Amino acid sequence: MLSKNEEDYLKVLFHLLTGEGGDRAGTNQLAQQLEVKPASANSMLKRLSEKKLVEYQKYSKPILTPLGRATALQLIRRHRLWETFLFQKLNFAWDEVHEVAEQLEHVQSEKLIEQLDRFLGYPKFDPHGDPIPDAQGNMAVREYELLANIAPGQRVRITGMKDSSTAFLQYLNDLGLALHSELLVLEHIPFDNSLRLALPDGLTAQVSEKFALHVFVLRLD
Amino acid sequence: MLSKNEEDYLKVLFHLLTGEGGDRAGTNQLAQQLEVKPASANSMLKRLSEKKLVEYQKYSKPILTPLGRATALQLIRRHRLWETFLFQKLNFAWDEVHEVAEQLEHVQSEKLIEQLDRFLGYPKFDPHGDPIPDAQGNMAVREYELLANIAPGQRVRITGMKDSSTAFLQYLNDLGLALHSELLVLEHIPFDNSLRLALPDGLTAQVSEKFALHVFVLRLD
DNA sequence: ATGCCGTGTTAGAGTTGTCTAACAAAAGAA
DNA sequence: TTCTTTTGTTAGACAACTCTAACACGGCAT
Repeated sequence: MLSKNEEDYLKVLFHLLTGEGGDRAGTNQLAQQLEVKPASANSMLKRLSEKKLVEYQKYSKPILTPLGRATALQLIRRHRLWETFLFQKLNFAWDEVHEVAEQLEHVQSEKLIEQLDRFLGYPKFDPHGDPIPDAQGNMAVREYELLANIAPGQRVRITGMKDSSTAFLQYLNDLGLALHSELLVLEHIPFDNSLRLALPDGLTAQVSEKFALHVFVLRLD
Repeated sequence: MLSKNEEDYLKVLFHLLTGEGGDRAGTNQLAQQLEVKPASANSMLKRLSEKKLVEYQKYSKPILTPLGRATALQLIRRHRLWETFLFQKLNFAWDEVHEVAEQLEHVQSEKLIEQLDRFLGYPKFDPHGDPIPDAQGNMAVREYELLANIAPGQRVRITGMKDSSTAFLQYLNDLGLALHSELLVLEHIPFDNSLRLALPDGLTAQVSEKFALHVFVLRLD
């Protein structure tokens, strides 16, 4: 049985190792993500190593053992199921779900998660478009392209967000955009790589390259 | 913000002080309920006293402050709402809900609880028949009589259980009884105060006085 | 190769909560 | 009242974290 803190470290470690820059998973990165000091992260790495969740020897980069990876995937499963529940059933806005799911994911009960999954109709994606692992840890791969790479004239549907920060989600909200929104790329401005978009409500908006690099889309033909 | 442990102590203290033998709320009782040693309960009482949740001076019985009582009622609200959710929506048996609710009740989010309440249709009673406090801490009083006091010939409906131990709930289950079950008292055996009952399934059963003292019922006329 | 600087590690202390063991107070019995 | 038993309290230690401060390693530039 893992403590809440051990679970938190494990999950962050998984995300650091799985995200593109898989080499950025050092003591400092870990500490920064968890908002603790490097010394704390270091001693937790030792503890997770003793519990066979992480392979770690000092001054080297940690990696997850198969057990560690499987455990992390279950945590991600719980987190995303709870997010889906909060969004679909309890009227939470999609930028409010994360914080509460962060607490709910630590509740220990196999049956709870399996029944929650059933209750929600075995969803494949959470409200941010991230795939939900099944009980075996398998998850769908999201079909995606970055909005930044779409040519003018192309119609697309939003399938996910790379960034789930509140600021980003709020901005999306303000634009009237959400998961599954459809939009049309009108123009690509070469000077700063910003885009002009036709929004669902009929209005147009201009968004920065940075924005467009954080939105995943599917081409509609 | 209270820790999980502080919340647990507070809740047990409330139940000890509110249950009939309100004087049985000493250090030892508290420790026994929480499965810790008296020394631990003692130091927690001091901490709760510093936080103005409990009035306590050494060698005297602790009592809850108004703040402590209000806080405990919110915990009970959360617990009973989660029990109701697990029972109604997630197919949990009523003797399985307690343990998981015990974890869920510590999740901190006003909105979560208010939305859960709405989602469940503002239930007044949990699956054991215990009343659910509202956001202000008010709760319905259950109309009840003990099954042990019902005269033969009287038809009654089960409205609650005094004991929520797994053993007791399992026994009820085995008899085919649950909250809202209706039954008829057939005979009262004076020798040991046991009762013969007509059960919903048409069968009869004989139950001990001890059993009958743990079931709350409403007379049906 | 040498030195520097960022990354990583250790030692030692604080907090929350647990325990055991010893002691003090209150309550009940004689 | 006095003795005994129960109940409650304290001191000191340990575990799971956290931190600060000091130190070790390793990569990079000169």
